[in-house]
Amino acid sequence: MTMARTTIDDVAARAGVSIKTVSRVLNDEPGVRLETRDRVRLAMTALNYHPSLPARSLAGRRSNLLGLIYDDPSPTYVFNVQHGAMARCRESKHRLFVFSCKDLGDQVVPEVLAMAEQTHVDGLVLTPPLSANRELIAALDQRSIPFVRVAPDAFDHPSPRVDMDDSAATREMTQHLIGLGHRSIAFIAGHPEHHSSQVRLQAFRDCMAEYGLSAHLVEQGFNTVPSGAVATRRLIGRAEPPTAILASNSDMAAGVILVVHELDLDVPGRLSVASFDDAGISSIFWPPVTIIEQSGYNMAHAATDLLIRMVRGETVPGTTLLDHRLVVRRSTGPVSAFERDGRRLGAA
Amino acid sequence: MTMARTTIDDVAARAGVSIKTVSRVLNDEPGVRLETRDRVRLAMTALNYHPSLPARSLAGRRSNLLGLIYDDPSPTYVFNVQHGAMARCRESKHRLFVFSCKDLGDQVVPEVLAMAEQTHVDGLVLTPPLSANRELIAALDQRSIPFVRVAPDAFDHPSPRVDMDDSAATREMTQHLIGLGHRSIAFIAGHPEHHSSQVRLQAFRDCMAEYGLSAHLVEQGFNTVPSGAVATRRLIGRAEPPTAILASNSDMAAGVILVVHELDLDVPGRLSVASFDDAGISSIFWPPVTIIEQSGYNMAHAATDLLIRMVRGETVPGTTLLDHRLVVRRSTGPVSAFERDGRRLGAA
DNA sequence: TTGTAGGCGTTATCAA
DNA sequence: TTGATAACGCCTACAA
Repeated sequence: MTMARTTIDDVAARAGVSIKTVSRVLNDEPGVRLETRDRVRLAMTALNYHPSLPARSLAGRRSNLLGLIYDDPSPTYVFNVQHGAMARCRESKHRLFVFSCKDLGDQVVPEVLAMAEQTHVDGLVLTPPLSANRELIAALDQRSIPFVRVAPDAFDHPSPRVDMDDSAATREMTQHLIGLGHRSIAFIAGHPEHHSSQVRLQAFRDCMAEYGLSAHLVEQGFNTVPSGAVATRRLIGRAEPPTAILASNSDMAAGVILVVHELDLDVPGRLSVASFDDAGISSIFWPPVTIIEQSGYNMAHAATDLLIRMVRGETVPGTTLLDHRLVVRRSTGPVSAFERDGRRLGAA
Repeated sequence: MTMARTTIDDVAARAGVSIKTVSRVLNDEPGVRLETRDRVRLAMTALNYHPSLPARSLAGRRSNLLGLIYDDPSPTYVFNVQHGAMARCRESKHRLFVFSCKDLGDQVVPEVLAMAEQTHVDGLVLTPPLSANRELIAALDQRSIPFVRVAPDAFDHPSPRVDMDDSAATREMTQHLIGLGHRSIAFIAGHPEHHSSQVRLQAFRDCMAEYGLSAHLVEQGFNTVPSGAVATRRLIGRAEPPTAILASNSDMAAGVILVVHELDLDVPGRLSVASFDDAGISSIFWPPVTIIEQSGYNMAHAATDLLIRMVRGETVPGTTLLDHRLVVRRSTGPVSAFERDGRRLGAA
């Protein structure tokens, strides 16, 4: 009843060669006469042949299957990352196995290992926060499963990582705000256990200091919407509230925006709002928020590229820093005359 | 150098049985003495054995691999659906291969077929709009690849589908608005080529008629944020603008909210806003929007469950209707005295 | 430049 | 209730 699958034998028969030759063509191996190669290719398309991934995995040293694992709560981030990785896979006939660690709790490590062993993936792309999961990384090391880390909290490890220049980006954004005349700039710091949080915070402080400004308006957040909202309420409630708030990630920025609406604050008239857009989510905020855009898509694409090259045995750079981009939107504007004259939001 | 994979032979040796017996235990086949079964299980855990998916795919009639394909632009929807399907897979040791058709253009059908053949998936879960792709469905039929459709635009096909009762849901929401005193209710219709759009529109009209109300305030949208915004501007610009707007999907609702902020409209004082939350996205709107919640997670879970049962050879229902839920939030409220007295938004 | 034989780790078939 | 052996579709090693 079921149609028999088109196999390498069918192709070989039609092309009048042995299966080994077909295999060579399939894997772009040298040592096949051009004419033969063409004939085989023709037979493949004519028969609509698609080599069996399982068969290749089983027989070969490589499976051409890569794994992408994530445990991020942000749909947009996951979406972007997934597509970046998929796009790179498509470029070289690789396949991507997407694996979510959501709600896996302390089973993350065994589950990932089980997945990797069962599926025979050639390697893994780890996205944050998994890219900074020491336990997981140790386990992968132990089984010598190749992997590339995306935006990991920096801890030394020989595996390649793809990241953005958090320090330069923070500096750029801070300068943007200072350039608009802001002097009283607040920073909502990211989750204290994330390394990038610390890098951003430090860069913010350094930049402010460089311009002779005080960086005392810092609130601790936890990369969540509520924590951003809480921090904002605290900041607004101060005797001398800020004229600008820079949130260390986009979920916290969502929290800022929430409070902005709650208190009906004029943005950017009285308060400028800026953030990093880790999640690619900021486009749906109102007003549109000025961001440092870091493309999850690009990062994942780059990481997947590295992984593929690693698996091929190439040597790849330990750190790949991707460009970021300051996207100015309507949430940031010049500090108002009202503010400049020394009066404050809280006094309004 | 590379550690040899733990195989069925290792387990068999350790348990003192043949590999066939291990295989039987693995597949929950009958005809193994309880004591033997336990011994094998013990050996499996002791050796941390994970059967090779490729090997099983190659040898067996089934791969225990299911495919989820999507081409939806909404990250949240994809995220939810993905997790629903993954969760169901986890329940029965299945694996999910996620495949995006984004940007594939007219290559969708060949790419999906290639994927299915290469990966040896046992079947596919089709999410909208692919669940209504006639070409694709015909191709899958032809290769007799089992599939389940999620929320397809209704067209007759023997394959199982999982859906919600759009008609009842629309009715419920319309009644909610009418109950709040609204008489002038606008409807932003969804993409004309989506069947559910038509069902919702029809249900809206029927419900309005039933209460003796006119359903002339209908704008055509296209399930996108901009189209929702455009439609809203048109509605607000009318001589007699509505006191409530019901958007046929959540992206268009985002467009409504955008315009609400743009024009600084009082919600729900002057305008109530409601929508369907196909994308599970409405929680981040401000103000929070009253929605009909249809869970992509549940739909995918149910669809995957059906698929698994199909593959097992069980007979499954042709249509599975899932519950929906009216979630009332602050974007809808009683029509104001101002409005009730016959004056209108546009005259304000 | 091309082909032959063996094996990857599992399930299917048939036998004991 | 259990086991031996042949596939599954491909790649690796080696040979021609």
